[in-house]
Amino acid sequence: MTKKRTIYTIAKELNLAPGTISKVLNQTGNVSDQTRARVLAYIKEVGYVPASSARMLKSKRTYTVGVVFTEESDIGLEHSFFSSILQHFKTYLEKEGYELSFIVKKLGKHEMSYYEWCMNKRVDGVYIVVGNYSDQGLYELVNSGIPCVSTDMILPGLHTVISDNDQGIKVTLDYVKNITKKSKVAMVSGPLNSKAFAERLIAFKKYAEQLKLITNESSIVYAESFGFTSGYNAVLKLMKQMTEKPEVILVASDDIALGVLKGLRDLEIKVPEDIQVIGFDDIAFAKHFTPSLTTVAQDRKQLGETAAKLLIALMENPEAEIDEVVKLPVTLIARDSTK
Amino acid sequence: MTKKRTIYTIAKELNLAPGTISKVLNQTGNVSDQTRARVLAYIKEVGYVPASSARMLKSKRTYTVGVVFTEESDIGLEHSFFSSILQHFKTYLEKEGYELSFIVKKLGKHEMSYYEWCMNKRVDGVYIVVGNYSDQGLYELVNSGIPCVSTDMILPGLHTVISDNDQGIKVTLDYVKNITKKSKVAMVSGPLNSKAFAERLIAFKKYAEQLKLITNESSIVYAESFGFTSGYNAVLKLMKQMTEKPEVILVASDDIALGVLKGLRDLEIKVPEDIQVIGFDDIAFAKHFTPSLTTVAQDRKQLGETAAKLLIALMENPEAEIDEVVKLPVTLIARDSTK
DNA sequence: TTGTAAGCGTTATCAT
DNA sequence: ATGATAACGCTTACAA
Repeated sequence: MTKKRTIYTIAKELNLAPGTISKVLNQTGNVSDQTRARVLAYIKEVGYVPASSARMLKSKRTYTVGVVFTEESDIGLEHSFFSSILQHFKTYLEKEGYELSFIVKKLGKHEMSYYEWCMNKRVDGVYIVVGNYSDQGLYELVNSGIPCVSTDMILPGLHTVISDNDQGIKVTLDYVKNITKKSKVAMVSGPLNSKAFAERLIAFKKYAEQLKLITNESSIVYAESFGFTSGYNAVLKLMKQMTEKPEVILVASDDIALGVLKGLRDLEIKVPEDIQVIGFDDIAFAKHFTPSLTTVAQDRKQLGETAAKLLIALMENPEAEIDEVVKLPVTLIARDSTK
Repeated sequence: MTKKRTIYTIAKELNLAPGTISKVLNQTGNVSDQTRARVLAYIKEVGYVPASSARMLKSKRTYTVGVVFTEESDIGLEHSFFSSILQHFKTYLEKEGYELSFIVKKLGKHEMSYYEWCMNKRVDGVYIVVGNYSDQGLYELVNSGIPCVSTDMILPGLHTVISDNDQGIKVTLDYVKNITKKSKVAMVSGPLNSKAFAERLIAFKKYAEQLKLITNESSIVYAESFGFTSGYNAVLKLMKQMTEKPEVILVASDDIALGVLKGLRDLEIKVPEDIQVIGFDDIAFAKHFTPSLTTVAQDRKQLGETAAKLLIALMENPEAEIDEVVKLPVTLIARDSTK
């Protein structure tokens, strides 16, 4: 372990003043090209790195953004869709020199709220990947004045980047009507405390009516959660409660849709011959499943990067006038679960 | 935005000295129960939180651990197996009051090595979730004296928690021989720059011979990468190059194995009737696929938590005598891809 | 039991 | 162009 260096020891070793070292480090103030070069070379040689805690203490900017990743039923990082968005967000932000830090409820000995944690860490901004409307702490955070961006929930004062769910469902139902030429549709929705699921359901009702597709009270069923198993259970329930079987089932997310596919298989209903299935998200596995899943692709890279750009804009200029909700277009990808 | 508070302003507002505030915050030194209570109550009321940068600057401990998550082909957080381990690691560490921070190559304006980054952030330790033997920066880091733990690679000086791959393959081949009563085996390995894949391959060769199972030079094939597609391609190649078809195929990981399953399906080879398939890892999807996949389950929770415990031990006492490699037992889970 | 004051390693504002 | 020096907000002896 080499000896510890500070701008002080460096200055001494170079016969300069600490301030001068700082100046070349920050490319600020006036330093002669000669000394600058000398300092830079020396720093590189001895592998000196400034202590960020001191820098933060002094300069107020931490170049750190807090991440809220609410862990519904402990899926957390394993949830492929959100992990993927987070990954893109992270990549972009790091390229810009920022750093991510997961917001935790406990630091050292103390329990604390999101807001307290953010004050403590002096984060420059917050990214809410997945949030929960029943989480009071989120409201406090969003209203605190700390720049916040989300890719999941919509709240007054919160900037959100989200896929255009309405358009996604519209495209899907147009496809059902005009390409597959079917009319009896049903939907497996997800839990409505997710904004995205709620929007998709509303759009479903709206466009099903507009396009004069055939539905009734029994053609909507709710998955209990986000995963495969809840989709499996939901479709069993759906098929039991519908006297007249649907020709097409829309499913609120791919994770759930894959469970639906499995459920139908176990019921010995052939997809797409007997019933067609359409998901939402285009997770990696959608194209690998058998049958491969027709789905509405969300542009996860775009979502993550747009969120990152927006947050950076907000952090660098908190007064910036930016639309609160940015909607990104989606694309229907036809695969084997429809025809 | 409420006014900014420091132990100074708090002290003034309470007619006490800053040092006293600090003492109650750190439950150190002598403070009368009365003042302690008064301070605590006040702090809670106004929502004061100490600035961690100042605390770090002074006290040398940051309660932060750096995470190296090498992103092979950009899968990163989407790779379910490692994400899951990381998730458990994270949960445990946070419960203990530590915080995670992804190690990035660039901070602010400067490019830097892992080691520089760690010095800069003054992390207390490092967790290498996924590493790469060709990554020189890792060696520098491991030899720097900073406590390091990995769940993937084995290096002198690096503490590693890893599944017992040898045992996993042994159990599997015992099962093949004694339960399924087959003898012609083949293996789809992963890229050998992953230590785990290398160990599994060696064990395969060892036990196949020991148990007198039938193999030859053409019965081993290498997937190019970690994913579904590389498994698909690999099995196509395997079936082409083997004149006498195998009865059982061992696959180095589930991600790859699911591609193998799909490949066999496209070749119109029935699983498990014609060929049986066994994976490794037990990822979430293994049981949902059709046919569901027989696999060697790694205890990801155990892996993550053990790594966390080990790292904490190391950070709190860098001189601790701890075994460099901890091997965790694995379990074979029989499903529909074998019988 | 409580208060005082010297750092910790920077940055930024002055002088020089 | 360079050098002193005062913050930044905390911890920790040590003094009162």
